[in-house]
This record gives sequence, C-alpha cells and structure tokens, in this order.
Amino acid sequence: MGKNEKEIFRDFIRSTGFRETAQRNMILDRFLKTEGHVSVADLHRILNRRGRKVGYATVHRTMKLIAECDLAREVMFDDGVVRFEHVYGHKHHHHLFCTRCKKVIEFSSKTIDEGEKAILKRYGFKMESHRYEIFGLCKNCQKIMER
Amino acid sequence: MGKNEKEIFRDFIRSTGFRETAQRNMILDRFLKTEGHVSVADLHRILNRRGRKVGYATVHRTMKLIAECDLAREVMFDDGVVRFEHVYGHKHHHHLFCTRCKKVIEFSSKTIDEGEKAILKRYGFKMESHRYEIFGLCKNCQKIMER
DNA sequence: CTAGATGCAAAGAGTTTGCAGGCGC
DNA sequence: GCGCCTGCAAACTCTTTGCATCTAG
Repeated sequence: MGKNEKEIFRDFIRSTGFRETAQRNMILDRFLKTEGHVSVADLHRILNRRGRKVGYATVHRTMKLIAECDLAREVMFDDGVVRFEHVYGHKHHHHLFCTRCKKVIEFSSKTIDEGEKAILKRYGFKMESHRYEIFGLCKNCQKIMER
Repeated sequence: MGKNEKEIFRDFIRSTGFRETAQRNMILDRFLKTEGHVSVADLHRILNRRGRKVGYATVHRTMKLIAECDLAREVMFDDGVVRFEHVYGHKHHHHLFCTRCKKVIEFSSKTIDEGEKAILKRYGFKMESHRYEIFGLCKNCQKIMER
C-alpha cells in the first residue's frame, strides 16, 4: 500500500524530468505516516525533531509536488493555514470539526451527494472541487461540557 | 430594514460601553450597502475611494464588532482571505465559487439539509456552524472556456 | 558537467497590535 | 477631563521566491 504511493510519486518525478532526492523521499515518507491533516509547519517540525534536517521551503515545495500528483489535497480551515490531507486510497469525504478538542471526523453521505448533483444542475455549474465542513462539538466534548 | 440593522449595532455599542463614532457608522453603512462577500481591504478601498478617510485598522476592528453582534459572519475561501457576509435577514445558505470570474452564487438545498441532519445524528455531533463550498466554473465561464 | 534541488534569508500578503494624539460622553 | 477610538506604523503569521551552493543523473 505504502509502496504504491511511493511508486506513484517516483513515476511522477521521473516523468516530469525532476529528480529523486533524499529530502523528497523523507518528506513523502513522513507525510504517508501521518494521520489526518498536517500543515507544512507540522511536517517540518516532525522531520527536524527526528533529526532529519530539511528546510521549511523544501517541505513546502515538496508538498506542492505531492499534491500535484494527487497523493495529497490542500484544505484550509477557518484559521487560514493550509493543511494537506491524504487522497490515495481515501474515499472522497467531508469534515466534522470539533471546535473544542480540534478533532476532525471524516464523513460522506449519499443524500448530500444527490443534493449536490441537483444544485450543480440547477445552476449549470461545473464542479472542480468542493468542501463541506461542519463545526461544533463532538460526542465526547458534549459530555465534558455538560458536567 | 436598513434601519433595524443600524439599531441593532447602536444598541450593541451602547450596551457594551463602547462609543458611537462617525467611522463606525460609515463602515456599517457601507457594509450594509455591499452585496456578497467583502474583505477588510475591499471595504477600506471602497470607503477611501469615496473620500471617506478611514484607517485600515479601524475597518478591521469595526468589522469584528459587526460580526460580534451577528450582523456579519466571517467566511474564508481557499485564498486565505477573511471576508464578511451578511447575516441579518439572510436565509442560511452555502456557496458556489467560480474559480475563473470569482463570482459567488449562494444556494440552499433541502436534500443536503436532510443529509446533514442524518450525519449529525450518526456521529452524535452538535453543530455550531457549517459551510459548504463548491469550486468550479459558472455557466458563463464554461462558455468562454469552450471557445 | 549541468540543470535541477536545497536551504537560507528575505520578500509578500493579510491580519493584528502598540501607542500617541483625538474626541465622545 | 477621562477613557475609549483612530490612524499610523510596526509586529506577526504563514506562504512564496531569489540566489548561492550543492548534487542527481
């Protein structure tokens, strides 16, 4: 599984005349090992904490490449920070975002997809991408707040 | 209609011990006259173009106040710029965002609302707010791209 | 060898804040 | 007159770029 994603990246790199480097591999490796949504700063911190010396700019540029070959997607929540989420092997989904514990729950819904299709038709709109984010309290945090 | 919003703002200002000033009134006035989604920079530009000399910081701080008394809501699209949209007297809605001409179309859908309700129930999630944004090409821009 | 990659530092772009001088109340 | 408000400029935060140096191929 992890192997496939690395192959995709390697093929992408080669096909475009770019080069395979230790940094790029390290960054991809680490991204693949993360869960959820990471920012450039997150990844940069994680890598350097582990003794991998990689520049912030390199992480930034590499994540752009990883997004370009569809292994990651850029998402932006309300804080204005770009984060990357996994795409490969992940069904398309939307997000429930707990405002208290910051947990992100992914969801998808057939009903919503149908409603979306109807909207696109109504406005003659051609979708390129979309995002649906629900902010609020997760089950656990509701309990905590009730106390 | 416009009068009510001004009253709400005035009451809010007074109730908090803040002060009513020419700038604050000008900024609220202009915001109420705009359509769609405006950033602080937009409003600042519009006001100064009309000979109203208001500082950027004042626009910023006043819009925060206007949002605080629920006359506006902050929204952030993928470009990372905070924009304010009208809340008062507006039905809740979501957005179609044309990536070419930057037009924003508001929509709402009963089907989507139902799907959402089901999701909230499934995860036991208590919603505080939500946003649904679809990015792509509007009808008009599709035609232009086809040429 | 040589074009592309890296890492630093600096530039951008937007948002937010500190503070001296102004002004509601 | 007191204390909040304003406007400027500067500080911040995060993203993006220029460039000298390094390196994969």
